[in-house]
Amino acid sequence: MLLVDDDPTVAEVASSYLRAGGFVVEEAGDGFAALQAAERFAPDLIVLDRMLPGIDGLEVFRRLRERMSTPVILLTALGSEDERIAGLEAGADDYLAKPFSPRELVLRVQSVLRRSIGEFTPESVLEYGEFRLDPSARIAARAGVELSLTVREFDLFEFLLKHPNQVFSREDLLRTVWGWTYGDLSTVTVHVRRLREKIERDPRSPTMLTTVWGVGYRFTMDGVPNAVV
Amino acid sequence: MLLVDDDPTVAEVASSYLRAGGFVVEEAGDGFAALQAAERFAPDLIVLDRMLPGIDGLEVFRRLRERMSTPVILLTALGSEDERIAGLEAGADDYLAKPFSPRELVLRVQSVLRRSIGEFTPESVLEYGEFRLDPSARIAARAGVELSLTVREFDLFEFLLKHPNQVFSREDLLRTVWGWTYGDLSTVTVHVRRLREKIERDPRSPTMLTTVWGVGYRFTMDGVPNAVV
DNA sequence: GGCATCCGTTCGCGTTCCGTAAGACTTGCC
DNA sequence: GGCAAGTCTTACGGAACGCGAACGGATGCC
Repeated sequence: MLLVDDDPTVAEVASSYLRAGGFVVEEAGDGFAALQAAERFAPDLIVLDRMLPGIDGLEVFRRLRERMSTPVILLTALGSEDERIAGLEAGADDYLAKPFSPRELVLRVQSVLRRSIGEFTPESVLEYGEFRLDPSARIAARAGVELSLTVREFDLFEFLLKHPNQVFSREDLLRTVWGWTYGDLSTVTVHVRRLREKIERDPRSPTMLTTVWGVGYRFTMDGVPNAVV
Repeated sequence: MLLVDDDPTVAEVASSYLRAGGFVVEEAGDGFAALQAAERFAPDLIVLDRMLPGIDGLEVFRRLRERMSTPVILLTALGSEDERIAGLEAGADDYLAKPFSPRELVLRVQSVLRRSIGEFTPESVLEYGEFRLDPSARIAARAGVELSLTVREFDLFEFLLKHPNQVFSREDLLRTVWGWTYGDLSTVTVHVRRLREKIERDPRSPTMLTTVWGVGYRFTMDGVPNAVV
């Protein structure tokens, strides 16, 4: 994947998120470098800022288009609806308005790639202990009984199920699940509490989604062989 | 493959994509040239713009059909919904609304070719729970009783039946069922409502075509084994 | 031409969910 | 025990969301 943005801060944050999402990321700081890199690396996807020094982003986009059919996600400073439409009309595969949440970017990237590979191939179902979680159906169940989780709760639970027996600080969760680089940490606290209310047998004394004092939270299942202990 | 479009920019972008996809592309700029080229090259597929100088695209299509059974993908102008219907009724193999993403075009071309090479058998009848849906006859029925669905409702229902137990955002549906890259999402909302009115026993509290808050819609049948629960 | 159908859009209303703040409680440390 | 920092609990306002109803326009049919 190729990431083109002239702002080093944006580029750094975005690429670190994308790498955390399992992508190999090349970077370019201007239009010329972008074209060269696209030629040399033949990336499977390009994230392109529309405002670039030197050659304009849209112009870069057109030149790319002449040579390859690589999917392109456009980034733009002001998120007016017209620009979005103009971008899509020009043939971009998706569009993201700055400032964007890094998580949003990762989601879009995944979505575009999924689209270009094969439409709607369902994600595999997560099974852990008595829990079953189907990401494509967005259904979570304990012992065959469906849990009605909200969007945030589901995302949080999904993340924890994918990384059991591991401690995450509130900041970690805010970054990965919420996609925020800053924000009120109590947001996490409250959502953890709400999630406990729905998945724990006795929410007052949680056994699975436990607090690691001074550090954060950890999801462990009793009865399930622990990776560490 | 033969590409017929009077707009040089569109033709250039599209054909470069198709060539990148491994296709051999001939081009024609108007109806006469199209008919001549079709005769001479005997392409295995034709991409045909509906709006052409001289002879109208649909007319070209009819004349083509008189002589050969080559698959045809129609390109229609934005928003002209009934053009699309007319096109499909006339026997086009697929349609694509302008402005389209070139990638989308390549995907459709591949899909149509796969279909036409693979088998001539009409699409198989979908059966799911008490529902029966015949895509080629465009007939949907619940428990043997025919449901009078409109074109949109049928398309939507067909897609949902083909992908049960999976959540789709309004955007997903707008892109796949409507073939739009952008547009008013409430269009989907309203059509889901109308479809519910016809397939749900109690449309006020739907049990099959359910809303997943903050995400989208999911079709699940009671009585049919669910993926998770 | 007149009628009916279908489609996309708009607006108001009720509901759900989220983030935050504030106070009570717990834990670790002295 | 007393203190401070960290965590839990509860409550609330606002925002986002989905729904229903209705409208205007386009099209096809008689």
